[in-house]
Amino acid sequence: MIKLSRLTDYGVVVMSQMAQDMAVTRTAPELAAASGVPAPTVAKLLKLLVKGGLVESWRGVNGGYALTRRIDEITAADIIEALEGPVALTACVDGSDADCGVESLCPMRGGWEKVNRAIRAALEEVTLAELSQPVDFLLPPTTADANVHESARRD
Amino acid sequence: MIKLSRLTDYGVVVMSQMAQDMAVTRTAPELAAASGVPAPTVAKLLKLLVKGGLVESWRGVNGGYALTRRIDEITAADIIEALEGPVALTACVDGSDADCGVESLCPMRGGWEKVNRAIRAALEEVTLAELSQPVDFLLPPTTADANVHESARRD
DNA sequence: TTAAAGCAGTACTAAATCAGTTCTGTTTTA
DNA sequence: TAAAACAGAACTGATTTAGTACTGCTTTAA
Repeated sequence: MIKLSRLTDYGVVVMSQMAQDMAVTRTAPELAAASGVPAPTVAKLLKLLVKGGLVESWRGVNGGYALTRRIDEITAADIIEALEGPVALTACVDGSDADCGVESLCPMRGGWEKVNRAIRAALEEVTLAELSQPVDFLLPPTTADANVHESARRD
Repeated sequence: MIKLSRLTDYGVVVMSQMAQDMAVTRTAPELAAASGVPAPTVAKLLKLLVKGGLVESWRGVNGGYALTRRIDEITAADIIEALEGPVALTACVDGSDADCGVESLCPMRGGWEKVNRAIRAALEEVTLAELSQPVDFLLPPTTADANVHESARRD
């Protein structure tokens, strides 16, 4: 089982929200309310997306966030890379001292490398536009999705 | 960053050992010594591989383990599936009660599904033979790899 | 028939990771 | 100058996973 962090999942939800009107900047609490993701988490998320170049930010009174590119120009690989680091099967496990710059110590890195390339290619072919498509019409009458996180807001 | 568990990494190492002579059954401690992976971990690993159908086991005095297929007939997808469960980007996060059989509750599952298929295809194209190839000639004189785990053996 | 070798299965513990939170600082506008 | 909003770092609690230990079952051989 290959695991995708929850942050990445939320990232797609929040960015989909932003995509609805690219010209408008939205504040972090605003996006949190609209997406149902806990506000502090959205803030954290947006900072990572800014650092990754997928989102622009403006400070000050009328500040906020906006996408830097159209949603069909943002790939799954971009998002994962921004939120979780480089796209790769990280089995370089040591954690001791060397962070595996020494490939010669890793017995089968060469083999997994082929897998990595294939996965990266797969991720680069899926755009945010495709990821965020089937949102509304699948939701049942219960607004469970939007309410689950509501209890965790501050203020 | 997509994460591959350490167990899977070890799995490739141990299976590569077994591949050296398919006709011979090897015991768990034997494979542990040969691969440098901690013995209890090898035992755990082999049980999972048996359950996954990649390895056969025989009990009793001359018991042991052996591969059920040739290494060029075992794919990365097979190994990952046996050791970590179904190959998929699991972002189905709830953990509450339903284990996400209810797809309609998951806003963007449809989108990730395309990514999943692409990744699975990529994993099915890489065989154990390829994964286990560059083992020996890369290792430096220091036997760090084989010794790291030696201190953790029992008896 | 009995003892030993070896696998099967389960349960437990410790460590690493990650989500979520909080706080302090900086920038911008009114 | 005050308020709105982002920037960044640090902390905490929960989850996951690696690693270990133990008990039981199966097979062979004496």
